Amino acid sequence: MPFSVATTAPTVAPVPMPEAPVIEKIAAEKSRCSTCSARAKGLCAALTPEQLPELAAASRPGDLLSANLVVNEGEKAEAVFTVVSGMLKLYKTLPDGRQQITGFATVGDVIGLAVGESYAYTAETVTASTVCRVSRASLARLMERNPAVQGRLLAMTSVELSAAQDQILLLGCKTAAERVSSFLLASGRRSKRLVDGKPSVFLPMSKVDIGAYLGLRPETLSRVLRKLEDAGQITRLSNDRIRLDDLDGLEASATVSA
Amino acid sequence: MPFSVATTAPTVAPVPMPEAPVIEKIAAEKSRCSTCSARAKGLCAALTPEQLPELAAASRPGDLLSANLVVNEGEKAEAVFTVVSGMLKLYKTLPDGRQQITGFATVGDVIGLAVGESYAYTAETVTASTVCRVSRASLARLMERNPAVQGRLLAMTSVELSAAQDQILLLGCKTAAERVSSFLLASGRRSKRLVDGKPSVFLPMSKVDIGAYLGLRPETLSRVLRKLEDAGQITRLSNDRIRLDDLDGLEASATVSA
DNA sequence: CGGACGATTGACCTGGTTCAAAAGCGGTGG
DNA sequence: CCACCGCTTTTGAACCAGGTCAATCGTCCG
Repeated sequence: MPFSVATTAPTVAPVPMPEAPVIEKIAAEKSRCSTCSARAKGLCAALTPEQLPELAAASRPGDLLSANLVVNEGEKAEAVFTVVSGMLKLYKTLPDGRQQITGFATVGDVIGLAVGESYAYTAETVTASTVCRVSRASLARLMERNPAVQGRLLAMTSVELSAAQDQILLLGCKTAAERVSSFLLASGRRSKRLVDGKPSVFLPMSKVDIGAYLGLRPETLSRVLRKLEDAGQITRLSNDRIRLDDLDGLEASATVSA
Repeated sequence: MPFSVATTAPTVAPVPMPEAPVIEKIAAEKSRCSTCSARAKGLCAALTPEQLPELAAASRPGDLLSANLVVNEGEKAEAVFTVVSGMLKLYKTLPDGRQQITGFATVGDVIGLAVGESYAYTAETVTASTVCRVSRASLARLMERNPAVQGRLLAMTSVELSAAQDQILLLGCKTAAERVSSFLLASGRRSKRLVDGKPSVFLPMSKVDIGAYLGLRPETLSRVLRKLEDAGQITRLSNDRIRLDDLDGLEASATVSA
């Protein structure tokens, strides 16, 4: 059982029992989605305010600590999950244990969309996270009742496909330095947090994980980061935050063999 | 203009002009899709027989020799194409000329689905091919009028995404021998043609292309094929056909480091 | 304070690339 | 029909980017 609900979450409110706290709970439950941090993202963005109660009824949020599995490669795909907060890594495992991280998921991303019967990858929390569960059946019902959801799903899948193809390009062609620079720039494009007027990226995952994403050993990653730092292109502010000091320089390292 | 129509293909049949040959042409035009070799595949499979005339009106087939571009990375995405026959390679190019093939497309595959404004990759014929053009606007109209098309598109994109993630695993983790074996097995799973009772695969693309797909130089590919042949796992029947003699052996080479 | 684990650095090794050359193998024209 | 030409494929030998192994250094936590 890779998923557990640690917060308030009555499965189905019993019909009688008209006590004040319960009513409040139900009301809070109904409006939950409207104040969710993923409200404007992912699948939820496809729904109008009026449809939110329906979504709230179909979904169930849950909190997880780090290093917890949300979906497991090969297991029967019974639900999808929207990331509400935190970060997860998605990876595939070879029989002998080698792992390849295919992506990281953050708020708004949907996890566990499966082509066939079972999940194609494992999703594990990198930091403490909140994910919102929607059963496949509910999703199907939601889609059927609201075509915009299907459209949104198609758009999201297409974006993911495009990202996957970029990653194929990275893994198939690029050198270690190019991979790391590309990764930093792509991360920087997403997180807009500035430090001293320069963009910076938050990397809560371990260096091993970043390496497993870029097809590199952590040692190699470490060496490349050192070179980039020595070249004045980045500054390591802490173990999990890097400031990008020279975007043009990084851009150059990202494609031209240097 | 990367696309040209080499066969019979009146753009829009003029309204008057009731002459016998023209009428025949229009009739043939209307039923074109029903006898198409891609009829049961790709997007076309989502349509009922009654809807085929609409599809025929919206689409335009064209023949191409090998080494022709169908869509070009970065160009404005104005249409999608269904492969009717032949084979194409899809690739991305780095500024310095390095190319990574992200996939090969055969009958039924749809090419040119774009996330944003422009194509994300280049599609070039590997063999003489026939592709069927549908403008983005027509596709949108088709989708809107028939929700099944959108569902089909989602399913196809999901399958492609899954394949892309498998390729990421291959490029990120596997050794040269593992990549080649995996590729042969995957190809064998598709083409069911037997030679002497053993499965065989048809590989019309050049060794350079196969290498560019697997993240290997052609020299490396050649060496690995030699080893597989010496190990009795494959036989090279001709330059473009390989017989798979030992599926179990290949399966072993595909994952266990050997 | 001690122990454990992740990150870093150094030294060495190797799988795959690179460079160079030979061998196939269509295609073309005499 | 065969000789020639240009291209892809194959093979050989040397090289190198990144992997591997091992030691050290932080840093967090009990």
